Parts: sequence; structure tokens; C-alpha cells
Amino acid sequence: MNANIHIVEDEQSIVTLVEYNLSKEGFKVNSSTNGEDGFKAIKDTNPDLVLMDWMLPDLSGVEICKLLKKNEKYKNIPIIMLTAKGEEEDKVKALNIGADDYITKPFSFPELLARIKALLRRSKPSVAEDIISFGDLKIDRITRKVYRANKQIDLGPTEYNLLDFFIKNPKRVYSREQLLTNVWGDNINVESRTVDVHIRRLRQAINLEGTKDLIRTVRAAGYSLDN
Amino acid sequence: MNANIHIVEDEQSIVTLVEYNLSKEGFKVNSSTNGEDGFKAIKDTNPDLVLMDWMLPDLSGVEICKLLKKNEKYKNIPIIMLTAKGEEEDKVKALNIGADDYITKPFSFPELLARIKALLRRSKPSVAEDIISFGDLKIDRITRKVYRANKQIDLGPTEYNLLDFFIKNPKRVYSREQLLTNVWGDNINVESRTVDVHIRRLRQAINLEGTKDLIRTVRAAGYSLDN
DNA sequence: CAAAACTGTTACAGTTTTATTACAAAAATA
DNA sequence: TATTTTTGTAATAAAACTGTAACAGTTTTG
Repeated sequence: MNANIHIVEDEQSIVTLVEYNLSKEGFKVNSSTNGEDGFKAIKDTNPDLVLMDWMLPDLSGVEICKLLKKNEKYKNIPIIMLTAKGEEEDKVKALNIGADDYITKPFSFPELLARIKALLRRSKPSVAEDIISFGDLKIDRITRKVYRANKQIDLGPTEYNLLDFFIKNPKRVYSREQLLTNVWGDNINVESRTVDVHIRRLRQAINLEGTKDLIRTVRAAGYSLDN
Repeated sequence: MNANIHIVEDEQSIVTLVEYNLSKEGFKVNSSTNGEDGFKAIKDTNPDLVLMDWMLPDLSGVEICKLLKKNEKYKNIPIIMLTAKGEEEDKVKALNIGADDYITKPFSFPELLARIKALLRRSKPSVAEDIISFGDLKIDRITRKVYRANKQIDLGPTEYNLLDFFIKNPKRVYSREQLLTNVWGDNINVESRTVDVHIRRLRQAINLEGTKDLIRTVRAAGYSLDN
């Protein structure tokens, strides 16, 4: 498991708890504490799954859910709604507005985890799977080994994370900023040009003599794993 | 034998008895006295085998069994159902809902043990076996002796446990935290750096002059038994 | 075509992570 | 209880990795 999860929740205690536990499970977690920021961050970072409070300051979780599900580009991001009241009625409503699952507070972490995993397995096998391939490039998250044309490749931690991120959404172009937040983490302070250097290192490691560069540079936009 | 077994049973006398005897056999045993807790604990600790009462307060054993067998992640955990009545009909029912074996109370401990071993041998050879190898490294759980290239090696208790854990999932990378909780135990207070020292001791003991290090360091991730 | 904007590459200093060692305290054993 | 073994930690050394800056090269724009 190596998915990016975005939490939109104004109760700091829940954010802290969930963030801590999900990180321990190997997820990359980002969070926002209000609807406005949350919506922006989701569009920006394209998480693999969203955990969202039902009620939120300003833009409500319900609204965001509707907006996302209406948008072709984001409609496939699974959304789990969190709510304080355990009314059946709300559950129906949640599913109606397009949420993929629904969990009532207080919830146990294992329960949340089970639901997250189930959703991910369904919606994004490439994120949930332990072994992913792209062409003759293979990455094994259990052994943390990377192969190109069946030959093992050594990657440093950052290059490994970068590749792991790229391979979840091949061909998609990510800006340096998106790569920084998704691979490096949220409130980190790193020059965006630093991405270039790691891209170079990754290229050097995964590209084979005489074959096409697996990483495509998109001028003024960013990079993508492509062929 | 070195498997984790979880018991879900509300009769304390049975729990105590079975727990005591299984521990003596080398199993790690945990137990819950009601269905709710049991289900949670099983999902949480992912035991190698479950021993479950047919009738339970709140969530019944039958229900838990069904739930587990429906879940991709837990469906392979072997389940032995315990029941007071020895009716053939129940046996059929048990097997129908996915239980792997069925034993009626009162039962003799040797009988239970035989069934447990049989199931484990079938489902998880690496856990059930008394002698496990990885390459020319061999570990005998009965005599608690370790061999490399047929020559016996002396290991301290912690190094032995570490190796025993590694060898169950060779090549898999474990973080220091995972190693601490799995080898040292759950609520223990040990510096994660201490793992490094024991890794060194283990390396020193099992590695042969002039051969590749059997333990792989994965920077920013942990260690694995590899070659 | 020149200027501007953007990307590629390199080297290196600084940082982080891991390895190794020695040692005192704790635990097991005789 | 004395002796031996094992343990965890802290300190230091070594190795690996990272980020930046500088400059070269390339592409786009005016």
C-alpha cells in the first residue's frame, strides 16, 4: 500500500490520529481543515482517495463531493464521508451524492483502514497492488526492488519514491510542485528545480542504452512517465 | 511451531486451558471473549489460525467466519470452529460457511493440536514447519539451532528471534518499527537504532567469509533477509 | 536573429542514515 | 552469590544521499 490520501476535516484531533496511523501503514497523507482549501488541494495533488468530513466550515463536504463527482477528471477518486451522526438516512444521502463509502464517528482505526483498503483495491489496483509494472519496468513494494527488463536496478530513496509515484499514474504529467508535495511531502522546503536533478538521477538509473527515455519532459508543465 | 493463534471463546476455562497448552507448544496465543472484539483483533493482528466458538455473545462465530471468508485479505486464515453439540448437521453447516475444520467440546488437547498442525501445514508451511531454510541457512525450531552451510551457528536469543522472523518472509523489507513490534513485542520501549546493533550481530553470526551479506539494508526503509 | 525562458548536467558541501565499537546494566546460569 | 551471557545505548566513524548553485544547452518568443 502506498497511496496518497487526502483528509478534509476540521477536527484537529481526528486529523492527527488518522494521519499518524495511516502514515504508519505506508500511506502518504495530506490534510486540509476547511472545504475551500480541501477542494483546491484535491484538484492539485490528485490523491488516490479522499477522506472527508460531512460538515465543514465554508464549503461543505457534501458540496465538494458533488463537485468532484461532476468533474470528469476527478470523479474516479474514491471518497469516504465521515460523519458524527449514524443515521441511515445520511448514509443513503451520502451514497446518492456520489460518495463511495460512509463511516460514522467515532470509528475504530482498523475499520477505517479496512474500508480504505477495500476501496483502493477496487478503484486503483495500481495503488493497492504490491507489484506494479509499466512496460518492462517493474517495482516490487514488498522487497522494494526495481527491475528494468528483468534486471534489478538500484535506486536511492527519493528516486524510488518518485518512480513509485509516477508509476501509479503513467503518462500523466506532474508539475514540479505536484511532485514535491506528493513525493517529498507537504510542508517541506525544497527548491522546485531540485526535482530536475532527481529526475535526471532516475533517468540515469532506469533508462537503457539505446532505448527511448522513459521520462518525458513537458516544457512549462513538468514530467511524466511515458514511452 | 511458531504460529500466531487467536482464540475467540467466552468460556474462560477453555481459553485458559488451550492458551496454556498451546503456548507450551511454542505458539503465540491471543484471545478474545466476545465476537466484536474477536473480529477486530483478528483483522488487527492477522493471526496464522483462528480457533472460534460457534456461539458467542453479540457477533456469533458463524458471522465472523462468514465475514472473514468474504474478505480477500483474511479468507486464507484457517478457522477451526468449536462447538458444544456434536451434531453432524452443524459440521456440514460449519464447513459450508467456510470454516476449515470443526471440533466438538469437550475435546482432548492432543486432538486439537493435531488438527491445528494439520491445518497450518496445509496453509502456511513456513509457519508450521519446524525446520525452515533459506538458501544454505537452516533454522530448527525444535532444537533452536541454526546452521549455515551445514555448520552450526551460535545466536543470542534476540538474534535468533530476528532471524526466525525474517525467514518467514524472506526478501521482504521490514522497517525498524516493524521489527521491534514483531520481534521484541508490542509495548516495549526500545530505541529503533538498537535494531541496527542486533542486525550487525546477526550478520556477524550468519555471514560467511567471502560470501554476500544475507541481510540487505534498504536505506530509508529497513532490512530484509535476501541474497 | 537575439533575447528570454526553460531544462539538462555537473560538482560539491552539507545532511542524513547506517555501521561499528565499547561499555555499563540487566538477566541468566552455574 | 559469582560468573557469564546478553542487552540496550551512546558515541563516533563511514557511507550514502540530498539540495543547491552555476553554467551549458535547448526551445520559444518577440
